[in-house]
Amino acid sequence: MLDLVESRLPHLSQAESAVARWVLANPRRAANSTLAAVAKACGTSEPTVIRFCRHLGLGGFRDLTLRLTESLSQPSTFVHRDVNRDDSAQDAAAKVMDSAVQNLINQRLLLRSVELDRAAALLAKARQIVFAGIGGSGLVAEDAQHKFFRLGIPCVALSDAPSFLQVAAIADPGDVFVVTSNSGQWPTLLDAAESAQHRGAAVIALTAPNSKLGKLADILVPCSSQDETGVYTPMNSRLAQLAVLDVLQVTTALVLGDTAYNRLRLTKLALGSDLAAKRHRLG
Amino acid sequence: MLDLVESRLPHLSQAESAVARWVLANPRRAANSTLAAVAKACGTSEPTVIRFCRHLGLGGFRDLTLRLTESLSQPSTFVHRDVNRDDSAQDAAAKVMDSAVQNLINQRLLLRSVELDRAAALLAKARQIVFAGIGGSGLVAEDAQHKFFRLGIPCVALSDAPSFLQVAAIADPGDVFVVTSNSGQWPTLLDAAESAQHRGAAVIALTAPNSKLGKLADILVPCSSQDETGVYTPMNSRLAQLAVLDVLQVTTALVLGDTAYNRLRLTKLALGSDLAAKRHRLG
DNA sequence: TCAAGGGTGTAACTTTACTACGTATGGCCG
DNA sequence: CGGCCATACGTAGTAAAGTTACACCCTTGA
Repeated sequence: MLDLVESRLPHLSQAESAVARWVLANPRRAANSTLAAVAKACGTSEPTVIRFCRHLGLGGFRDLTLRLTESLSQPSTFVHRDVNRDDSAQDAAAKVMDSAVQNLINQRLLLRSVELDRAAALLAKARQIVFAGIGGSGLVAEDAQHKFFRLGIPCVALSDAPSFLQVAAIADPGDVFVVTSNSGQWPTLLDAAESAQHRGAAVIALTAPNSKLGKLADILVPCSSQDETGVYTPMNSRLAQLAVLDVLQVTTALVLGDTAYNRLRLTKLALGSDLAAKRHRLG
Repeated sequence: MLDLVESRLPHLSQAESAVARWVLANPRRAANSTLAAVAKACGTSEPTVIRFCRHLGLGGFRDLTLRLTESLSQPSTFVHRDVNRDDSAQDAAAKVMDSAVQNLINQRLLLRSVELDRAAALLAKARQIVFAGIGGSGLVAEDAQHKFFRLGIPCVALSDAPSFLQVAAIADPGDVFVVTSNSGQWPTLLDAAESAQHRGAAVIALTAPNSKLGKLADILVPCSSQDETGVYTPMNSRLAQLAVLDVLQVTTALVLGDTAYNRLRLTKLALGSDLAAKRHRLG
């Protein structure tokens, strides 16, 4: 909405552009003011404000207030815009954060089509869980391991291809491989996943829907990868993948029921008491 | 807002609760209607609708429409709700993702008060950058290192306290320490940060605003930590921290200008061409 | 059965948004 | 250089919206 006002600004006459500038400067006040108050604040007359609204394609002043509160409530809509070389630090920050948020929202939608129940059931009764990811996804795997070991399930994180190949070669039925890959096309990863499957293990893939890895996986968790557009665009896919593993961990914990509940409680307590002790020691 | 209406519903009289129910049933229409229209639709009089608004703590009908559009505009509101033991997998997934999104939105707001320019300037001309974080934050540090080395700045990630102490003890002016800690209270971390400062290095802290670490830091990046409420609640703070480091990296790159731009482009190309080769090899 | 109190609608009132009109100003052609 | 047209702006009036004051229930307790 504010973008709209800004874009129309050059096409407006003197008095109306004064209104536009004031609205851009105090959008919050504009949304809660009356027509008369706005006119006074801008030093113009009420009809001018009305005309300003009409030029924006709105029905009237009432519409303006409504639209303004609408845009103000959603923190600038989170649309993904690339960072430019002449952006200010705050501009760039807003863009980066927005694209991160947008990515998570997309991921949230993608999850609706995933058989989370099946995935959770598999993970809950796994003999061991192997988290594999190379490159940037290695961190995701490690994080997942930190997360799942709290459920009391044996698990390991592999962030290089050779280890993965070896572990896959000795996989047992009952093992679950959670493979994270942005592209889902790396041959070594595919080989390893396939050999794990041949030995009866299940493969859950966090990757692009149409990738080879996604196709051979027992359960595919599609991950948004609208990355890589601009030079300054960070790899947001990690965030989505981390969040997805949070989801898998929680759903698995729910399947496990009391056991997991108690273990999670105990681990939280352990951290808390330790920290309390340290704080005390510090004075 | 709709939640508020629902919560007040039992305390309202007959006619007013009729209004409440109608609003809950057609919130979108209610937001765009006039007082008279609503009264008619509910089969009551206009003052009743006004009284209904007042009972909600609002100034009047005008307020109601504003608040309604406000709540309706944010897509399902992303409010943080704890996962319950009897949630379905999809319910839990939605809750986990929502709280992750909410966390990032909070973080986005927090960043507005941060001197990003100063932080970026410091990082851009750093002799080396040391990323430190223990426990869960260790991953954040490693990720940051992966990110910043692409700018051509020497950097290292430390995920254990002893290493951190040692590096801090030999810090040079011009070194920048980026310390990530949820609590910001761990004594060892504080000691290390302080000794680094004494040797003339700068400390950027990603931590809770009121923590000791936050207070001694040269630049504080407040990180939301509304974590830890429920047993099933995952550690969302990591996501926010990762995003913040994305922001810092991008702002630093902007300060560095052409140098960083070219390096980023080259690293992206390197990955891309490699991947293309693999794809080709795979057929 | 009567009195009291809250709940509700009617009707008057105020404010608010919007429109019709008139005036000024700026530009263009004669 | 002067007159005319067109656009931009404000004044005043109007209709409609929101709000308030008041009177009529209908219920409840004595």
